[in-house]
Amino acid sequence: MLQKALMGNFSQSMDVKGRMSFPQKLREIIGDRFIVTKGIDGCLFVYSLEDFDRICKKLMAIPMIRGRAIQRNIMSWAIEVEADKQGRILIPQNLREQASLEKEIIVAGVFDRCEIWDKKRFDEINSGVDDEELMKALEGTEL
Amino acid sequence: MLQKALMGNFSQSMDVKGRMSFPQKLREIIGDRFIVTKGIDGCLFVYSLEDFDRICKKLMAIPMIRGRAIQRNIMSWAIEVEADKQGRILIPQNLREQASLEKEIIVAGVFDRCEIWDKKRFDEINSGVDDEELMKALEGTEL
DNA sequence: ACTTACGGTGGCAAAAAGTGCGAAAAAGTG
DNA sequence: CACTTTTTCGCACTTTTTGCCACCGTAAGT
Repeated sequence: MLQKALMGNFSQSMDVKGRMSFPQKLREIIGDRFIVTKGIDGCLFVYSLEDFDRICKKLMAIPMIRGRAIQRNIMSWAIEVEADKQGRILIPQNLREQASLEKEIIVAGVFDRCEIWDKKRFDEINSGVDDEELMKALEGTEL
Repeated sequence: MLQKALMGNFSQSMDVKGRMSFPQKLREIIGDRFIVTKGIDGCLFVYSLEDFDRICKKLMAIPMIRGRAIQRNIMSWAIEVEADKQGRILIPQNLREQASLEKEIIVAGVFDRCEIWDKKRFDEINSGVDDEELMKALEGTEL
């Protein structure tokens, strides 16, 4: 389970069929097959099979009466993908819509997951972080 | 029993006679014959023959004095269907009404079952899940 | 018995979605 | 700058999904 942290951001482009090449640097760590699912803030999350398995186990343990909405929400947006010989993956249309992915894409590494963003959104959301918070985090002051 | 978890959501369309093609990706896992029955939250549930068998056994174990309503409810809405050569299944009218299925349909995989939704409802119910819960689930924080 | 309506079948063929491959372009390295 | 690796683009091909139309069997209506 313990592997190198995923980091960096990489700009890729999506072709007309919805395929994008998944950055080599991230594939080295996360592998060639992984799970893509709906994320938060309008991006897609990418988990290794192992990590997603762990999430599934937790989810399955919740009784349906309480957990069905969240179980449905996570599972019904998840797909397993495998990179082809050229390192590309296909993002199905429904997920593309969820994250408003068009042509210019950013893939970011964030510890144990990757995030797939439409470039414009990524820029917007990043500029929303203010310096003060950043300083506190780097200093180790409590947030 | 242990097979790959069903996941993903697929948008299909229902023809005038009530037939819809059942997504190839899900058929690969659940097979070409399965049970469709009334679900919860206004969708239909789809179980593999094996899983439905297990559910039946549990149901039968409930003494009639306590269980007859629930036994009737589940069994009387269940049908066995088989996909035709083109991967289509027929949803009989009574079940179509139960789930208000019209033209645009979503089929979702949720662990051991599929769910058949009218697209509009699916969108509604999904937008009801809030990010906070989603984050907790993904983070592995207890729910 | 002869129509008609209805729910369900089956099959074809076009459209849409997904896959694979080769090579150009771009980025990274020494 | 030459060389390797990674990413992008375009094309051809396969698979899956959809729309359409003809057909079948049952039940109802006259």
